[in-house]
Amino acid sequence: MKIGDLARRAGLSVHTLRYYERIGLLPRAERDGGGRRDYDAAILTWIGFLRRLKTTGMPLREMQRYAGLRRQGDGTGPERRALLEAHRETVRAQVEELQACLSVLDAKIESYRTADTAGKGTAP
Amino acid sequence: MKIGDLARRAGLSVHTLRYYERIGLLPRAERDGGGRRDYDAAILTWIGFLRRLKTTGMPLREMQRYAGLRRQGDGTGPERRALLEAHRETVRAQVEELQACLSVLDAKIESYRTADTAGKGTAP
DNA sequence: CTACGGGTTTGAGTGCGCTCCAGGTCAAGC
DNA sequence: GCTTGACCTGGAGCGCACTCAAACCCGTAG
Repeated sequence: MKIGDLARRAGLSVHTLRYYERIGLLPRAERDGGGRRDYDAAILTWIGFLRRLKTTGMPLREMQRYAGLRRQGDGTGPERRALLEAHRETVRAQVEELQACLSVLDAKIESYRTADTAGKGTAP
Repeated sequence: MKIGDLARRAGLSVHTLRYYERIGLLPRAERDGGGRRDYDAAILTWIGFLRRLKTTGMPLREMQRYAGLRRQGDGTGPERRALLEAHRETVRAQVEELQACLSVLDAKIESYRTADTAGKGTAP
């Protein structure tokens, strides 16, 4: 698979794919005769996982660390696991905070709703 | 209240407070004789709300829009409400996505756990 | 009186995560 | 043979949200 195809399938730009390779998030792709990257479809799984990490707010630095451990092989399992467990906790906290914010939003919207049906504005 | 006190109470830096005033997120604070900002404690409520918006991923641009509407007074209630309702939907989607990511993380961690108790590494 | 710990402004600098550009190579189609 | 389009590299540039620097002004304590 060429980088353009991968970009389409992964939902990232070719720029981003090359950038991720540069910084070590993606393994250096094999090249064809003309020096062009030629990807195995399996890379999509890894990219999908990276996306989960990014979605959950993990900075690239930490993804680099994880990717580095992964490159170093099986022995690093416990370390990778610890990294993910720590991250899981931050994501849990994040979800809780968002839910609290949602309640506040709901209340605020409700206050606009009642101010709307009644006559006068009340909410800040 | 002076800007330093407010910064401590609001959990923002004085730099950030001045920056927020510059870009219109905070109303221009009243000044004392020496030209220094002198805040009313009520501003904390507004800052708290801004923080909720920021926590939930609203870009400053949109907060500026909301703050602008607020400055324009009661007539803008419906518009502000619409803005918040739209934002609420994005936050809901965000929470759902995070929860999906959490399941993936859980699964991944579990796979490391079993690979840990068993002999050989399995997980990517 | 002077030193100090705040405060003021404008404008520049920072870190992150891309995003794009210049200048080039290569393979396929007309 | 020539054009087109996708790809290559190294490095510059961008948008966001701060963050800090320089040069200055106050008010109070010692």
